[in-house]
Amino acid sequence: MDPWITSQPSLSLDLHVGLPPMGHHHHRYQPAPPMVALAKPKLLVEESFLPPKKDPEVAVLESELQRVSEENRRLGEMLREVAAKYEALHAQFADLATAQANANTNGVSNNTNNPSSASEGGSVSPSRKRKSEDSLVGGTPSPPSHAHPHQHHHHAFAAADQAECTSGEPCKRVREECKPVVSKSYVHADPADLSLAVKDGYQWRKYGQKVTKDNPCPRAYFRCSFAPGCPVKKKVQRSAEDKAILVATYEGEHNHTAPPPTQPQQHHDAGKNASAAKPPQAPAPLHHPQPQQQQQPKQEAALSGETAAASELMRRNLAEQMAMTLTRDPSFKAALVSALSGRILELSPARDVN
DNA sequence: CGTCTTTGACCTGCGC
DNA sequence: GCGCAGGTCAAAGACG
Repeated sequence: MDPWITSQPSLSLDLHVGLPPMGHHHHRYQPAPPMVALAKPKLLVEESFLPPKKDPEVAVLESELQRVSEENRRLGEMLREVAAKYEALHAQFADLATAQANANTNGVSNNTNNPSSASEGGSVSPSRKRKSEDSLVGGTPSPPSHAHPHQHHHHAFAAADQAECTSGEPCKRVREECKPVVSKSYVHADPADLSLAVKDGYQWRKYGQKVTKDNPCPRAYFRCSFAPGCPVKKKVQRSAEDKAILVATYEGEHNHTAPPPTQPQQHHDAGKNASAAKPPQAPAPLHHPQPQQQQQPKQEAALSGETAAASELMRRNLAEQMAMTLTRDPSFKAALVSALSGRILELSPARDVN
C-alpha cells in the first residue's frame, strides 16, 4: 500500500473490528440479525456511571465518540503499518523487476533456445523415465519473469542466479541453482470449500494430490493446460494456520500469452471442479506472463510503464482483497452496523426523542 | 468419446 | 543402504 491508501478519506472508518467489548456491553457481536444492534445502544448505556448534572445522553455520546476516536486512531496506525509493509514489498518488487531487466539484457540467449519448455509436457513420455526428464528440466535455466498470478500476497523467488546450467555439470549445486522461478500467492478461500481451486485465469490440470508432513490438508499439484507444452506447475495447499487461506506455489514460466481478462475474480468456487476444469474467468495476472521471445527486446523501455501498470493493478487487487476479507468477517459486519448506527444516532435531529 | 479428477503406486532426493 | 517425504505417473472412473 502506498500513500494513496492512507490518503483515502473513505478508509478512515469509525469501526471497531474484532475488539473486545470496551466497557459497555452493547457492542458485543450478535450473530442474530445485525440490525438488532441498532436499537440497543441508547438503552444500555444509560446504566453506566455518569457525572451528575450532565445529560446522560450527551455523556454517553461523548464517551462513545471518544472510544470511536480511539479506535479510529488505532485502525489508522494499523493501516500505516500495513502501508509500510506494502511499501517494503513494493520496493522489493521493483528491485526484482530491475534485476529481471538486467538479466534479460545480459542473458537473452538463454531463453529463446530452450528446448525443454516446448518439449517437456508437450508430449508426455509413455514410460516412466523421469530420470532423464528431470535432468532436462532441472538443467534448463528458467527465464526470469513473473509467471504467476496476482492475489493477496505474493512473493516471487527467482532462481539463485541465472547462470547457465551447462549439461556438463551434473552436480547438485547446478541443479539447485537452475530451479525454475518459484512464486507464492495467498488466496482467501472458503474453508468449507474442499476444492483447492485458485482461479488465476489460467487453465490447470490436476495431476496429483498428496498429504504432506507439516500440514494435514492435502496439497494438490496442477499443470498449466492453457497451452500445450506450458511447463508451469502450481501447488495448492491450505495454510496450516488458517484454513481459509490457500497457498498457491507457482513454478516455471508460461510459454504462452496471458488469458484474456474477463469478469472480476470470485474467490469462492461453488463447483466441485478444480481450477483446471473451467475456461479462464479471472482477470489477467498481476505480472503478465508474456512469452519470453516477445518480452525481451522492449522490456527495459517498457519497464517503467509496466511497473506503473502493475502497481495500479496491485492497488486494485489489494483493495478488492481488503474489501472481500472485511465483508466476510462477521465481526466486521457487526462493527460496521454499530458504527453506522452510532453515526446515525449522532446525526439524527430527533435523537433525544424516546 | 474425449477430457478431467482421483488415487495408489512409483520415483527421487535427502538425511541418518 | 534404509527410511522418509515430496513429487509424479497412469489406470480407472466420472462427467458432459
